[in-house]
Amino acid sequence: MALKPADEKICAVTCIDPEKVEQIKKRLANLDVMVDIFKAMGDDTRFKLIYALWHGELCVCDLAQVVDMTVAAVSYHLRYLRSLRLVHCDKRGKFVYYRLDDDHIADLVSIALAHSREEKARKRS
Amino acid sequence: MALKPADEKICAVTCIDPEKVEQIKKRLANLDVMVDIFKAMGDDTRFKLIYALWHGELCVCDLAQVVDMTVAAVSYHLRYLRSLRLVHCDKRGKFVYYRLDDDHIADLVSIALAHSREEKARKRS
DNA sequence: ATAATAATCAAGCAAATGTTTGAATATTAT
DNA sequence: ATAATATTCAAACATTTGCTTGATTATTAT
Repeated sequence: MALKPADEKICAVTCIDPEKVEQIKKRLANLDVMVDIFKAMGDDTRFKLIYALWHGELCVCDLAQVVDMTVAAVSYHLRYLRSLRLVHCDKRGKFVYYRLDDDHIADLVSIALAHSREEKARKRS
Repeated sequence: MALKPADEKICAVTCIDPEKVEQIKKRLANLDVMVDIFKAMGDDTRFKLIYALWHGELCVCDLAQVVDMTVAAVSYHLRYLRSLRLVHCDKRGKFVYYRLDDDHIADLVSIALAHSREEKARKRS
């Protein structure tokens, strides 16, 4: 579909390095999985849950206590994290126990923790 | 402030391992910096920007081309990322060039990339 | 069986957040 | 100076998203 002159003008945004831009645009596909992970970890409640599970396995009611929130709210977030395979659960009797599903997740927490500590040190000085 | 019997009943949520919960709750302070990083990286547009800058320095108009978005929208997100020190900019002439500000950010991208590739491989099998 | 408890689910509400739009600032070119 | 370009900014709008509430399922205990 050919563009009218007027549209061409509007779309003709300036671009310093068109080749570089094209090259990077090609690499910009399938980032969804990565974005989803960060989105999942970028919520206060969910990160608390992940950080808690980073220390070891916990059941839903204990997690609710840890984050000071309704069991329903926690369950909502755990389902979210489960759907992305960030956490894994197994039921034993009445209780459902959760833990981190992947070493990469633990690694992300570790790096973020290192960054956080350096930021704090920087602010102090 | 003392609780009425009725409230006490409501608040008396079950808890499997109260000691463990208390122990973890103590470690749950000052997670803000970490959450902010993940929140920043957990948006489609912002992650694209970060991923683009992961490959090297770029100016605003080129970034806008890369993510197929208004310069204004890109500028909005760059300010966001700047405020958290995820990116750093310097102005040369008319142009403002951006790049990642911290090695930790590049590391987070690397790990997420590794995770993403493994997930894809898993789905194929 | 009946009651009690753990967890999930679905609908609705409230708050947070990303994008658009148009204007403002700053630098370069004529 | 004046015009053109790169970037930022602020207000308004639309969407997304997290939490509450009440009901449902599943397991254990009596």
